[in-house]
Amino acid sequence: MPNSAVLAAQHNDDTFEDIWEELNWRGCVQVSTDPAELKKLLAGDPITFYCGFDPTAPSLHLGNLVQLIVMRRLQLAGHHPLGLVGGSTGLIGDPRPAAERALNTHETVAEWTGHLEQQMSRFLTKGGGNSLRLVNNLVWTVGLSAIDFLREIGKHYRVGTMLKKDAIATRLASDAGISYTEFSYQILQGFDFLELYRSFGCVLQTGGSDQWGNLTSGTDLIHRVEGATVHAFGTPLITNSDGTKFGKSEGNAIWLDASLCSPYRMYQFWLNTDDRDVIERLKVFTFLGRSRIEELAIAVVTEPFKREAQRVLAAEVTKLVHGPDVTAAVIAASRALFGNGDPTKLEPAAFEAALRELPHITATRDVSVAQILVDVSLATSLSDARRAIGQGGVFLNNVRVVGQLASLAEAGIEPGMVVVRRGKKTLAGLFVV
RNA sequence: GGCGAGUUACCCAAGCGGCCAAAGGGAUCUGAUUGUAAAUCAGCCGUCAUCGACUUCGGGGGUUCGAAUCCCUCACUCGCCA
Repeated sequence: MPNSAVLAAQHNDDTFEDIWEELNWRGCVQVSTDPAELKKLLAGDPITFYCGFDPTAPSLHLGNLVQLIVMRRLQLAGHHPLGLVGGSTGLIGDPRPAAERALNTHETVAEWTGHLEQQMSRFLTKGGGNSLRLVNNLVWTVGLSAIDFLREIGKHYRVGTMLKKDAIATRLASDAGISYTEFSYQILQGFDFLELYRSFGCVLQTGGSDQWGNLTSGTDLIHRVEGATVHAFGTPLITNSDGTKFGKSEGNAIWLDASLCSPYRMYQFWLNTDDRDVIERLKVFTFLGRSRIEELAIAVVTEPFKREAQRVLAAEVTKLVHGPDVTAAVIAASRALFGNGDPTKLEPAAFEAALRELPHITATRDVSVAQILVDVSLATSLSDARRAIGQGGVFLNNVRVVGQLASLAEAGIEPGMVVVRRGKKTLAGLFVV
């Protein structure tokens, strides 16, 4: 679902001296090789840069969205983006802090690689002078023998340096240890940068600050092999003020793929952003200009209950990821279904449209309320569902369910449309026949 | 290769023959308050179910009336020494 209209409307804020200043204002730069040089480089003639994504899941998620947006901002500034998918690095896995990754099969990684390529293409423009170009590191590693790899690349790496990288040191200090496979990851990523430098003249790599060791692996390698100075910068890890992890909802990642995370959920996720975080999010995740964001910052202070900043943020990001039409639908659904009024009083067509934005099922009247909660994924098990009902946390058409009812009929539900709610804000649709 | 330590529920972590479905903390979830916010307080927090039953403490095997707890074995991890 290309949303070319959304892409076409994006632009950088020209009140900044240059893109580097804007990126810094937006809080997109945590670490960099050389800020003064990067400023010059990015303000000058177009350069080629790259950012990579490993296929370790079937879809990209909100953490990756930061990178995609940074890429887009650089593209808007006239630079040439290379979108790399880690067809080979995805087979190895970069070291996570806590534990070793389980290896995925070649088939799985290949399938996910395809998904990521498609997703990347939705956030950057193709065609024109600085079109997005997709590259896959499997292309230059698949034919490389272990011996050649060790002779030509490995020789440039000092184990002492490799051990000092945070990602490695953390794992060595943990009780999980680290395999040789994951230990080698940084070399592969360094090799990618070298390869792209040689074939495309790529002189900048961007990524998350947690990738810093891998980013500098490339700049160091190029310096050693080619004698050239190239650059990298890392975006900060996005954190929530309440100490929880950003980008998770009920413990699950927020995926960019609509089949893994519905647009409705995406919208609700952003709508629930903490007051303390919302301005920072607007800066990072939207293309709104500085003056508009400053306006919203004032609104957060003076009229927090209106949640204008959250509404704008949710609408902007949902539009960016899923397009304007879908966004309009989920906003309408949210507006219709929230509040404590009787939803059956709604316009039937509007009510139905709203329910269809939610996870929804069809059921007969003889099914128990607890079973309905499980079927519609509002509860993980019957026990969980009964618990929720027992705690007074389940509502059918905004009427609290009291007691463990054996059937919908017993709950007084007639055939028709029902909004099932768990807690204050988790909704599902139910069509009773 | 040798020696030592370890593997407990989503995560961290106690337990070291029965009182263990398993302390404590965090996360999630629910209620109150509220702005579909935060903070706070309270509750819940293996599964199925009416009391109650069933499965769980790395895998497998054993001892015992009875094991997360003892023994054997396999796998994995960490540390020290070679």
